[in-house]
Amino acid sequence: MFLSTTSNGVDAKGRVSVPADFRSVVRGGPFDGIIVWPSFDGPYLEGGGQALLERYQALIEEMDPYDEARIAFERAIFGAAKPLAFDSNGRVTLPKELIDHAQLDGKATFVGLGSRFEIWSPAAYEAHKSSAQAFAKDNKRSLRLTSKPSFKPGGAA
Amino acid sequence: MFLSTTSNGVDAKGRVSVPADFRSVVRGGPFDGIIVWPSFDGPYLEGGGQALLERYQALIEEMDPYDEARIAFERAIFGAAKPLAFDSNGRVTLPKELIDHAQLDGKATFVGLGSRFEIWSPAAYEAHKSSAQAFAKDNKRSLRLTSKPSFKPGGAA
DNA sequence: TTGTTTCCCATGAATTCCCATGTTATCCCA
DNA sequence: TGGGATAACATGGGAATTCATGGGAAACAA
Repeated sequence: MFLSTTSNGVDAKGRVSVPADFRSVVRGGPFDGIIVWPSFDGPYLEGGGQALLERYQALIEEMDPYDEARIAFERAIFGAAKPLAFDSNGRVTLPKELIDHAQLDGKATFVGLGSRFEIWSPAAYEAHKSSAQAFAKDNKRSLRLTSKPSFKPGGAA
Repeated sequence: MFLSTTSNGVDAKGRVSVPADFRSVVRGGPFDGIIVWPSFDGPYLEGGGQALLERYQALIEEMDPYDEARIAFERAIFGAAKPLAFDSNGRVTLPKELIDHAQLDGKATFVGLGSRFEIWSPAAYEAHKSSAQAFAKDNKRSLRLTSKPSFKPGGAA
């Protein structure tokens, strides 16, 4: 599970250390690295392990073969996704087009979102974080975060 | 189940002993430690075992992958949550941003809330407790209406 | 060649691990 | 029931390891 937020440096070669916690999530999977693509929603990147892409593929294959939305998703995600292998120190090299899309300038903020993560420029993320927090605070009841979760007797919490 | 209230010291390294009762709740789970995040309601922390986060994740995954509300929740919860592993003595190290958020100054009060718990600075908790008790007293009738206890007298857990 | 990319090693800092100690709670037996 | 032994717990400090990061050499492409 990808959790927490970490900022690491991006050097002149485009290299950035993937947070160790994130590495351990994908370790042991079919591909020793991460898969990253530009968000079509804003100036940031989305990423995950290969298992995440396979789940997306399963979702997309439930759509009609020539559904316009399907083709758009295929192009936006699979067409743009880059597999980035870890080097021996746990870094990946971000291609220039990804650095440009996220407007990274020497720093990259990794945001864990459970099954996937995002990569932001620190300044852009700070701006979005406050609005996400405000939204979550105002709407937490809709998630039933405050009501009691359905207990499974004996299950560890 | 997380029960009762305990105060422990926070040392210069940010280490704090998790109450033994709390540790035994998560022991045997998928992650030998706790997951803690800042409350978006006030200067305190919320936490639980990994199973708690997975319940939240299950709720969130019922939403569409690119639903704006979903992404806001993901950022506010998963992005801020820190997995804190136990050391061999049952302590965790609180990152600086969590210590700052809860304004912990050498002491931390763990408050068990059943499926999750909170971490407060002792002074802030004392103040909160009295107002919470007053609120509960004023609203005890509404508690009866919204909560249908699935109590089985004598049942397990 | 020239520029780009990949791999490997070095380094400082931060984090984690391990051992030691005092105190409290629990157990056992008389 | 009382007292002593034993185990569990919270806490402190120091050592060892991991982590992030910088630089450079070797492989590759143009």
